[in-house]
Amino acid sequence: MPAQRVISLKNIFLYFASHKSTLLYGIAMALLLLLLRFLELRFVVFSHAMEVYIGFIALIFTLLGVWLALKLAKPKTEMVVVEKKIYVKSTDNFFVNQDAVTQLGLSSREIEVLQLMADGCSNSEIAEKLFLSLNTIKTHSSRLFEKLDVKRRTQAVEKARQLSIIS
Amino acid sequence: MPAQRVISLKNIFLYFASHKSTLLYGIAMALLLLLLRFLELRFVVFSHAMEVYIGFIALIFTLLGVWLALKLAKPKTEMVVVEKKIYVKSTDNFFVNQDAVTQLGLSSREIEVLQLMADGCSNSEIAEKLFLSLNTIKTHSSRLFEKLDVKRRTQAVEKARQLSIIS
DNA sequence: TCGCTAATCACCCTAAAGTATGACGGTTAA
DNA sequence: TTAACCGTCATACTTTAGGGTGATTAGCGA
Repeated sequence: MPAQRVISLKNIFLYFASHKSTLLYGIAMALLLLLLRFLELRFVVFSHAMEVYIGFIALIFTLLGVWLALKLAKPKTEMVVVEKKIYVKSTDNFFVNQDAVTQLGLSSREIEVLQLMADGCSNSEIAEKLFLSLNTIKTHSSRLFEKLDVKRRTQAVEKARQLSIIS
Repeated sequence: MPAQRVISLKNIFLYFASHKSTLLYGIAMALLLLLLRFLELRFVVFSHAMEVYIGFIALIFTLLGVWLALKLAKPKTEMVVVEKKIYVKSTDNFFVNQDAVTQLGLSSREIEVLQLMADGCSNSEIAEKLFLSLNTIKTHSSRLFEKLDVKRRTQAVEKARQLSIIS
């Protein structure tokens, strides 16, 4: 720090702020001595031991104040919001895309067949489950492929899944 | 507070902790007076004005200590972590279930074939894309069905999707 | 009543999928 | 150095899927 620098209250403050832990006691003592010298003008003469005693009192109570403040200060609560991603199977919150169904002109029977296809059933298994002939299932699946503009059942399942026609 | 309650240091502390802002100055003054009465025994007789003066000093420096501590101490921050649940479709951010892959003993080539199957490719298309023979793809798919314990490619795709082996 | 459509079924044929078996070169772990 | 895979390919065969065509029945609306 330059010698010609003005020792203003602000400078003391700034210096204090950066070295507060080491300068705390020193500054408390300096303030004490200043106060004592000011008070000597209007009170009786103090003995040297008296000054030390009062300085001791001031120091002790300054430390007490610091300790109390640090001990009892309310901690600021800082809310930290952590986003917890929950992976949901698309089957859990599934709604049929009715627009796509009407747009493609899919009948209810065709969608039934499509769903069973997606479950991995063969045509004969679908026929059994729906109590229909194998040929009927073939007809349905053929129409399905036409309407979905695909060539294979695996493509149909893939496309239907993308369009949210099936889960 | 009941009258017969023991005024212990602990009780003072507890009461202080709950009313600290209002009792701070009061307790500082009480401590000061106690200290003064104790010190009267070993120092010269104090005038009444002197006691008031020293009490004033103690009070001022206590307040100074509190002020300094509050002003310069780093504010205590208490991290409160709040979990915010976000529901995400599992298709959006997909990670391969490596456990299932190793448990089933699926090779890397088999998984490639499986992925292309799920995309709706035929065996010959898969063969073209991977620069392999159709027979090789058939072999891979047969092993795949064995390992996945399924009978058809549609079932394989369905099971692989459930096990998060493919997207 | 007529026309349209969904739903059902049948037959024939081809393409694709799937099964069974064997073979060969390469890597890797016991 | 075996044994156990992996990856590749092949042949032969069976099953399933899919295309094409046609037919019947039932319902629905103009």
